[in-house]
Amino acid sequence: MKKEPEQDRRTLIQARDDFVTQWGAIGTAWGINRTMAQVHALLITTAHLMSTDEIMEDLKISRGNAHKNLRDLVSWGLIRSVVRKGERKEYFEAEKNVWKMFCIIIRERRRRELRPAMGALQECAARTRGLKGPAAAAFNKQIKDLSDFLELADNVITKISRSEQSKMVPWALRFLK
Amino acid sequence: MKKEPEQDRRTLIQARDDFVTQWGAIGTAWGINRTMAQVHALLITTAHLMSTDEIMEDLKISRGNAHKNLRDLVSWGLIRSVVRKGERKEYFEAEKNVWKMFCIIIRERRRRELRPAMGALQECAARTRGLKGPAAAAFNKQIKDLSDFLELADNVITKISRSEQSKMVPWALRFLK
DNA sequence: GCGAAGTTTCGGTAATTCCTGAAACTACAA
DNA sequence: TTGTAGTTTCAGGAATTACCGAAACTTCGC
Repeated sequence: MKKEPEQDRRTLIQARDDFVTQWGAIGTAWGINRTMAQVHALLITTAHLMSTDEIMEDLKISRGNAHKNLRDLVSWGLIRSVVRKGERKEYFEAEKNVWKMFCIIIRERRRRELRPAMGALQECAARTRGLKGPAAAAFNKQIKDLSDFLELADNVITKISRSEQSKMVPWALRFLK
Repeated sequence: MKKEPEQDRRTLIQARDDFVTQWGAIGTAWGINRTMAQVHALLITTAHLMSTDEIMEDLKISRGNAHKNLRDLVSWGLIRSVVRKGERKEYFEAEKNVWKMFCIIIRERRRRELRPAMGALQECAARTRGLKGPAAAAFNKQIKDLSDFLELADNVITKISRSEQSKMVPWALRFLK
C-alpha cells in the first residue's frame, strides 16, 4: 500500500481536529453538551472502531466524562458499542449515514421534547374547555391552536423519520422547485 | 357585559399560571432560557398589552431579568413593543398566530444555528478536498455529505418559512396520507 | 479465590448561565 | 434647569450543568 505524503497526512489530522472542535461548538449552539458533540464528531470521522481510552486520549478528557457521553450517545442510538470476539474491551462506532443520523435525531427529539410538551398542552386545554366568558374562550383557543399544531408537526416528523432517504431526498428537491 | 362566574375566572387564572410554568419547562427542554419562555407564554395568552412592570409582577422577576428577556424576544421577532399615543411607557404584545410563530422560530434558528454550522463545514470540506489517500477521501466525503444535507435542509426551511399557512397545512395533511 | 482488565458510580470542584438590585442613563414636561 | 417616569447596563451572587479523579464494582482466566 502506497504511503500518502506526510504533508497530506498532517493536513488531514489538523482538519479533523478542527472539525471536532467546530462540531463541539455547533452542538453547544444547538443545546447539546460540547463533549458529547465532540465524541460524536470523532466517531463519525474515524474508519476504525474506537475504545474509551482512545477517545479519552484524543479529546483529553477524563474517563468519567468519556463514559457518560458515550452512554448518552448510545442511548440516542447515534453510536453502537461493539465487542470484538475474544476481547473484553468495549469499542464504539457511529452511524455514519447522514440521513439515518437525521432520522435518529428527529425521532429522539420528538420523543424527549415534543411529546411531553403535547401532553402538557392537552391537559391545559382540557381543563379550560367549556369555561364561560370571552377571556376563557380566547385562552382555550390559543392553547388548542398550539396543541393542534404540535400534533400535526408530530405526525409529519414521524412520517419523515420512517421514510427512506431514496424517497425523501428527491421528494425534497421536487418540493423546492 | 355579563360577568363570568367567579369560579370560572379562578380556574382560568390557575390554568394560565400552569401554562406559563409548563411552557417554561418545555422551553428549558428545548434549550431556551426558562424566563424567556415564560414571558412568551404570558404574552401569547393575554388579550391586552403588557408593560414591563406588569410582567415583573406576574412572574415575580427582577426588572433587569424582565428587560433582558423582553429584548431577546423582540430580537427574535416573537413579540413587538408598542408605545401608546401620549404615553411614555413601553408595552408588549406577542405574535399569536401559531403558524407565524413557527415560521419566525425556524427562520431564526436557521440564521443563528444552521448557517454558522454550514459555514464551518464548508470550510472544512474545502481544506481537505484533493488530499491523497483513502483516509482523506473518506473524511472529505463524510464532511461533504453532512454539508450537502444541511444545505438541503436549509433550502427546505427557507421555502417553508416563506409559505402561507393556508398552503402548507393542507399540504402537510395530504403528505400524511 | 485471586488478580487483571475493564466498566460504572459518585463526591467535590470548576465553569457556565441566569438573575437580582441598584446605579446610570435618557427623554420629556414644568 | 430640575424633577419625574421610564429604560438600560452591569457587578456580584445564586443556581445549574459539566468535568475530574478515584474508588467501587463486574467479569473472566487461572
